[in-house]
Amino acid sequence: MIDDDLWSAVGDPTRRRMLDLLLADGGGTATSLSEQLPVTRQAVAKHLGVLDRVGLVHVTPTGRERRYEVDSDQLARAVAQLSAVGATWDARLQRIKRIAERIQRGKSDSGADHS
Amino acid sequence: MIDDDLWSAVGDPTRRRMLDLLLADGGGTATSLSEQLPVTRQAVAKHLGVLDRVGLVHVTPTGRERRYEVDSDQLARAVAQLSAVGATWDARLQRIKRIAERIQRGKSDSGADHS
DNA sequence: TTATCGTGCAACCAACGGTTGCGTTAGTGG
DNA sequence: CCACTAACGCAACCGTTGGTTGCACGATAA
Repeated sequence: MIDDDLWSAVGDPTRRRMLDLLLADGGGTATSLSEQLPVTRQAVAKHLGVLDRVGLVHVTPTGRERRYEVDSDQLARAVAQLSAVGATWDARLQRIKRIAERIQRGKSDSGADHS
Repeated sequence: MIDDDLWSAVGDPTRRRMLDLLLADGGGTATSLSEQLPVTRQAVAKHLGVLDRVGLVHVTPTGRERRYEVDSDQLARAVAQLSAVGATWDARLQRIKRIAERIQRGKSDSGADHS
């Protein structure tokens, strides 16, 4: 149901920043990204490898540069998963809230469905 | 702007599963959770420590048990942050899509603002 | 009191994010 | 053509973290 690979790819704060930068600048290289981040080029390169492996970016080698760009479709998919998890938890929180209110009113509601 | 502690707490797949279970069962102990997860009690205990540290759960020691429950407010805050990041990326993706369409129509739009 | 259940603490291991150092390749200029 | 520089990849190393096993300790049940 949940693609843990996508999640953990997006779970790292540095990788989120990288996606932000790639989106803002319309692409970039390991070197260009490392200049805007508090980590070395090598660290950025490893992260780009991770992002590439899960399809969130794709690379175009041109001369001595390797330009990376965000894959819009895949990122949209990741966003959808974030929203999905958020929606699930939101729903459960609201259900719990309703039950709590019902109990407050003295109606103990022992037969609630759960799952 | 983004609370990285909350993010990374929720970023771990096992911790997400734990939150799911705690929400579904209305609370639980390290032992009860470990029975429904593919990890040992000690691993669960460590995760509960992390979740407790960022305020996503709170504990009630009763006898020889330590019962954990989800903190609804804090989880709601985490959900809000997920949505916020999702919304940001969504907006950028749509902006890029619009620009791409504009270029397709031959209107090169070199003066678009970015950031 | 003795046995058992739930915890906590400590040591250890593998994976990961990060760094430094070095070798390689593609452009650039004398 | 040859030297130099820029961007890159690879490898070794370190600290943190998710996970395990083993053990000792307090609370309950027999």
